[in-house]
Amino acid sequence: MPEGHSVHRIARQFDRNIVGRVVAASSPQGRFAEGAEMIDGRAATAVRAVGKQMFLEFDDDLWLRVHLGMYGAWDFAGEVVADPTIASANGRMGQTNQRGTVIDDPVMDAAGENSLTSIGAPRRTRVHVRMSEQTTGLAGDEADWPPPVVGQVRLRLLTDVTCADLRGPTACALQTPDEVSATIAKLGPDPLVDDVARGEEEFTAVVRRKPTAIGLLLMDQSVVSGIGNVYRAELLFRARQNPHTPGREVPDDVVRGIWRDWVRLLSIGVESGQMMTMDDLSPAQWRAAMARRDDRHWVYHRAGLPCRVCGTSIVVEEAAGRKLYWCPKCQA
DNA sequence: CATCGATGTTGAG
DNA sequence: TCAACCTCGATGG
Repeated sequence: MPEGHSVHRIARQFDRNIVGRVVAASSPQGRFAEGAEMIDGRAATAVRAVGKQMFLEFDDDLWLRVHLGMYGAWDFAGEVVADPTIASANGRMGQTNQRGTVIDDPVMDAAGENSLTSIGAPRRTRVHVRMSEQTTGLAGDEADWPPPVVGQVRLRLLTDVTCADLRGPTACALQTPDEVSATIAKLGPDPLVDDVARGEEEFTAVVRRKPTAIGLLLMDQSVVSGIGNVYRAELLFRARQNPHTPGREVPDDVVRGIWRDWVRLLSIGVESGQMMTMDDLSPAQWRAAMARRDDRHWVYHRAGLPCRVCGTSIVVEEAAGRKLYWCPKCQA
C-alpha cells in the first residue's frame, strides 16, 4: 500500500520510539518465529528507509529488512512519540495505526492536516482508540499492556512502553550488513537518501538510454526508488508526458523535470503524510477535495471522469499488471 | 455477509 | 504473462 513517503514516515516512527531501546520480539503468527528469536533481547541501534524498504539495525550487526508490499502495515500502540506532522485525528498514520498514548501529538483539523507549525513542549494526548467488542474501556491502562494481539501479526516488537506490530508484509527477513548493502545497491536513487543532484544525473542517464516506456521505468525500483502507481500517474500528468514514450525519447529536460518533481512530491508526502499531488490547491480547496474523498488527484483512479484541465475522459489501461491512468489529450 | 480490488514484488512457466 | 502472497476497506445484495 505505501509508496516511498509512507516508508520514510514509518522509519521516523521507529527512530523516535524503538531505536536506542531493548526490544522483546515475538512472532504471534509464527511465520517469523526464528527471526523474532534472533532479535529478542537486543537493542535497536538504527533505522534506514530506502525507497519502499525499511532496514532496522540491532546489536551485533543484525539487520531486519521489511517491505510492506501492497497490504502490509505497522501498528504502533502504547506510548508513542508521534511525528509532529502525523495525522492522528482518526488514529491513522499513513499505513500505521496507532492506539494508546501519543506524546507531542499536534492538533489536527478535520481533514487530518497539521494545524500547528511549531512544536511545543512534549505533552501527552490520548489518541482515538479503535475499540474491539471485547475491550473493557481500559485502553491505555496497565491492564492493556502488552496490547492483545489482533489478527495475524508476523512480528511484534515491544519496548517498555511501545508496541510495534507488523502484519502482511511482502518481505520480512534478517540480513547481514553485506546483504543490506547488496539490497540497497540494487535500488535506484532515493531523493531522501542520495544526493539530489547526483540522483538526477543517475536517473536521467538510465531513463535516456532505455527503450522501455517511461510509464514502466518510473515503477522500476532499480531506476528510481519509492515511486508507486499513484505517484507514477500523477508525475506523468504533471509533466504532460505520454506514459508510452520510450525513455530514450523523452526529452532530457522533461526527464530532469520529473525527477525534480518527485523530489518535491516525496518531500511534501513525508511532511504531510498525504499524497498531495495537487499541491497548488489552496488549503481550503485541499480540505474540500479531501472531504469529497477520492477526489484529490489529477488522473489516478479517475477513469472515465473528465480531465481537470481539458475535460477529456481520463483513460485507464493495464500496464505490467497495474492500472495506468492518463489523459490522452494533455499527455498526447 | 460475501466479494472485489488495492499505494507491490517475486518466481514459475 | 500470470498467479501467489496477505490484509482490509469499499461495495453490493
